[in-house]
Amino acid sequence: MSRAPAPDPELLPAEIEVGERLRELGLDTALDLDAMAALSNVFRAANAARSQLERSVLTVHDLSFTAFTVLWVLWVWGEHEFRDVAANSGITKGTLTGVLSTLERRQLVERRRHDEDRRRLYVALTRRGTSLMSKLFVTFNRGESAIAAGLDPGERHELARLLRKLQRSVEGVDQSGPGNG
Amino acid sequence: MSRAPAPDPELLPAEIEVGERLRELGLDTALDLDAMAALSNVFRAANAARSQLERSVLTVHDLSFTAFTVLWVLWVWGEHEFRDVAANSGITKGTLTGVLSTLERRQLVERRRHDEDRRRLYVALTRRGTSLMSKLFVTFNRGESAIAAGLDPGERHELARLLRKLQRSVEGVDQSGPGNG
DNA sequence: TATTGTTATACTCTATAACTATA
DNA sequence: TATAGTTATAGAGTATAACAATA
Repeated sequence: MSRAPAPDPELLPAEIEVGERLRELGLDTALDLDAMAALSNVFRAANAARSQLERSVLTVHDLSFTAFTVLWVLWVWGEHEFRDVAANSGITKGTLTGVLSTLERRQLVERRRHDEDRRRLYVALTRRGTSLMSKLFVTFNRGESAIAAGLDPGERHELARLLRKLQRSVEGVDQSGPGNG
Repeated sequence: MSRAPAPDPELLPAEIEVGERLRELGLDTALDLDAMAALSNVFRAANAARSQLERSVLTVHDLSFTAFTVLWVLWVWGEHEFRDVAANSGITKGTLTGVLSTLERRQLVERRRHDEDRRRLYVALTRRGTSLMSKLFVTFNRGESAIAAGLDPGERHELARLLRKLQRSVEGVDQSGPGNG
């Protein structure tokens, strides 16, 4: 007789319940459970970490995660073209226009027209924005450090490596699937 | 003489540039770079995967990622209390009210009052919602499978394991940091 | 008094596409 | 014609708080 195997003690409670339910539905063999486990944990971990950083670091400065990302990009890369800032921040140009308006009102960033091609725009931190980020960058990283504290250095490297591999894999999906295999 | 070390070829282009910039700023020793690498890749991977799944699977059904998550929860766990659905979906009760209204209008879910405690609410898939999810669950998993295709089974397990560990670590942050260490 | 879900307010972020001003 | 950024539109998610119904 085949009994249900004891669930992996590493699994989160929600995952154990999902596994039992899918077995009841007879779907546990029809699905790619490894992919489901990997992806669902990517989403859960990202939500948890993001919420934690918003609460512990960003809310006191009245910054959204996206607004902070834009400031982060400008601080690390320095003055950059509008389109590059949007791309590096992972947002569309329409969203960036709105975010910049908010940040410019608070005098944290400034826009500057390209001298030769007057369609183009440069974006940079103001002195005030630079000053804020000099402190906030470190504070934010301390938050990241606290979150990652449960993983030893080797595990952090491995986690980052696997996530990079996943990102490279996502890039190739449009060509090869799903539904085309 | 100390030269800058050659960047890890595994790193994404953006990470290499960040590393160079932080070295210029003299911050590469003041920061927890391993934590930064791990967390920034969690966020990037989650965004990439989520966007890909929205485009390839959810948009055609006119479902947001959050709405799909709610349907997913109801399909896996069956009829549940409002508050549990919100918690399992990772959204606030205010948001769930709105999502349910949309899904109820499309006759995919239904609300039912608790018999004894009439403040409470049960939420369940309709027959139509169940029918939709029977197909969509598999389609969505095929999308996950395509995304995870770049990782072998061992890597997927290890990725999921490390992300669970990260989530458990996040839960303990409020007590132990940041800024308290 | 406390709790459950709803409603109201106000804001951020999103995608899409029309628009302007340049080139 | 094509490109860069802005604006318009509509929708989804957020926090916060007031609210009605119920306990």
